[in-house]
Amino acid sequence: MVRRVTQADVAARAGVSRALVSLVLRDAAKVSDHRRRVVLDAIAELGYRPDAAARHLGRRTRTIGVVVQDLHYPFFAEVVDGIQSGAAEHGLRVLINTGLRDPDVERSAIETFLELRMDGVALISPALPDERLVEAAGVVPTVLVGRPPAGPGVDAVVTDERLGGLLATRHLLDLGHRRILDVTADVENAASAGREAGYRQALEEAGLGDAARIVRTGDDVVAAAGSWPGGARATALFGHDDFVAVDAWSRLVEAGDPAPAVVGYDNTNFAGLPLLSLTSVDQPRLLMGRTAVEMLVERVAGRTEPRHEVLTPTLVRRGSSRPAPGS
Amino acid sequence: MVRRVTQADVAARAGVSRALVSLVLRDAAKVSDHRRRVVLDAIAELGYRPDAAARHLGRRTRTIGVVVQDLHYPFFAEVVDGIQSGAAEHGLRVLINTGLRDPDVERSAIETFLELRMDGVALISPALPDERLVEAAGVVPTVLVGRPPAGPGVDAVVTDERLGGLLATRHLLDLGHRRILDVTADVENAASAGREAGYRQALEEAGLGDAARIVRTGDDVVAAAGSWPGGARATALFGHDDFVAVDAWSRLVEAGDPAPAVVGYDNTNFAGLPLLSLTSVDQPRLLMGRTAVEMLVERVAGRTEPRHEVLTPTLVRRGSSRPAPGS
DNA sequence: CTGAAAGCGCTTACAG
DNA sequence: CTGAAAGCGCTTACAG
Repeated sequence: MVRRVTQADVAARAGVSRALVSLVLRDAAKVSDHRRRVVLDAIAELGYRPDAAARHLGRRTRTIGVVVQDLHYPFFAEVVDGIQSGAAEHGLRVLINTGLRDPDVERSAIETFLELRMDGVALISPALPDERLVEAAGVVPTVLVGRPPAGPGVDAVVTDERLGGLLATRHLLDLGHRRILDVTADVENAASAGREAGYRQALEEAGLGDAARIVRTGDDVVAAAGSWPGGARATALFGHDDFVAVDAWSRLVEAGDPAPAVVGYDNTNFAGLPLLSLTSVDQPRLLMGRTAVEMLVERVAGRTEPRHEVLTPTLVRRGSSRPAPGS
Repeated sequence: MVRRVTQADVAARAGVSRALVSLVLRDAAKVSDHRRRVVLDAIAELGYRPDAAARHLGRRTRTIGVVVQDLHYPFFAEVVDGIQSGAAEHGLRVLINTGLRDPDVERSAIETFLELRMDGVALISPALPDERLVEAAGVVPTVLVGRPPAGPGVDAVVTDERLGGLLATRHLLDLGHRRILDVTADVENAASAGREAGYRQALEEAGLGDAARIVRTGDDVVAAAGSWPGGARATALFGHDDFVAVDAWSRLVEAGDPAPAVVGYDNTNFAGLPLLSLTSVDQPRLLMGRTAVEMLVERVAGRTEPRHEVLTPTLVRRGSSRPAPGS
């Protein structure tokens, strides 16, 4: 591949000093127009581009690292969008890595960012235990998105998961449903626990505490849907996320149940497809991403008190908000 | 944030030379067990981690950069999975950036990777014009995924898009359909052109060349579905990708058409949801990603002849393979 | 503006 | 194994 071209090559080509080239590259202010032209021409002719590693050696990299749990679920992509836009406003670059839902991979993704001396690291729904996250936060400003703070040095931006579960379940109750199945995640975490708590709370408020039924998405959802007294079956579903919700809905229909009312979570792009038209709890993902960047920027600027932002979810109603049979 | 800890700190703590620390960090072979322990203990106590920038200054970074057009569409995520797994086998790191479907953003994502001196760059369905891609390939080994080679110096791994269109359309013909609407992408590119060509070819083979109808997903799909002689309406859809397919399907049903037969493209995770059960053309994404890594590795090793790999798509049949009414 | 120099944190080769 | 040194490609401060 073409030989390396360095600042020295540019200086030689332009017939100026190495220092001048460096000046043109940033402080362009105090350089004469003529000199600048000469240098910029040489840069263009040689196709020179600064070596980021050399430039930042021992300094700020002005780059933040984002570790995404999983690239397959569009919700995460939108949080990343928010991070990108926030970063752009602050003149920061963003580099992304994935955890592949595997703590070991996630750990090495974080490690990579630490070795690259990112100015800050945003972890979207990380799977690692708190100790690991606190450890990272001891080395670099760290913010968690979608997971509560792991310790005093760790910032976090989350939404009120309990409220989300509450909104979803109350909505289904308002539609007249009394047998609402909560299909939760396979792996219990703070988010799923919050959503479940909201679900239970809504039922209790309605005097239906006994009617709570929670099943994991990997378990037998069809059987769980028939676990009310006398084998009565669920008429509504609340899913841990949109994918889980649609999957459970599909399985019930396949098993011969009439179409249930369904509420998902995350309001992802496919929830809006008319064919599904899935009611869903919306988290302000863009804002979550942007807030995460703010937090990192503040940390870099010296803030040491922890910050924990709890944003508010909203319910987006669509066609899957079917009233209970007979109501 | 905690002061920087360098190799010198580790050496001091362990009471050895800086060079020894460096040796322990890689060539661990010719270091006595005792010394190694002492050094490793010091590293652990100080929480030292090498500075990737310093380590690679002027050398190979052993990292490849991946620019993903868009993080929201799961197909891309699976290509990235393939890249990750291929990279892992070669001891390479992967860094990801997104183009956000905006050529300017894509350009700066590539620029970032060039400045970071990645050993190679993989561009997944890039939107930039060929010149820009050829330019990048002049600086760093570059491979395109899902887009044909932009020039002699650029490698590429694609699937046979025409064959994909052919498989999809023949399948619908076999089901008895005669009015098959091709819903294509809003932005014409090599992939969409290939799929359309396959669609047309299949119809011509069946002596139905005149029945070809192509509409862009952003246009009025419902109207286009009624554009056969006498206002006869489409009974089947072939979509540019799964999302496009489901969207068009939804719109027809909403407009009062009976459920059409539908074939999507990419066999993404939501195609398998029982509720959609979408027949789809599958591209071997993992293999595509792994092949891309192979190509980069070969380039780094000195290959200069271009390589262009064309992989074979397959059709995955599901419930949306509905027979034509009356057949 | 130039030129010489130090420093960022590492690797590598070499004499001892 | 140590120690001194050069080099990777840049930035920064300084004397002229």
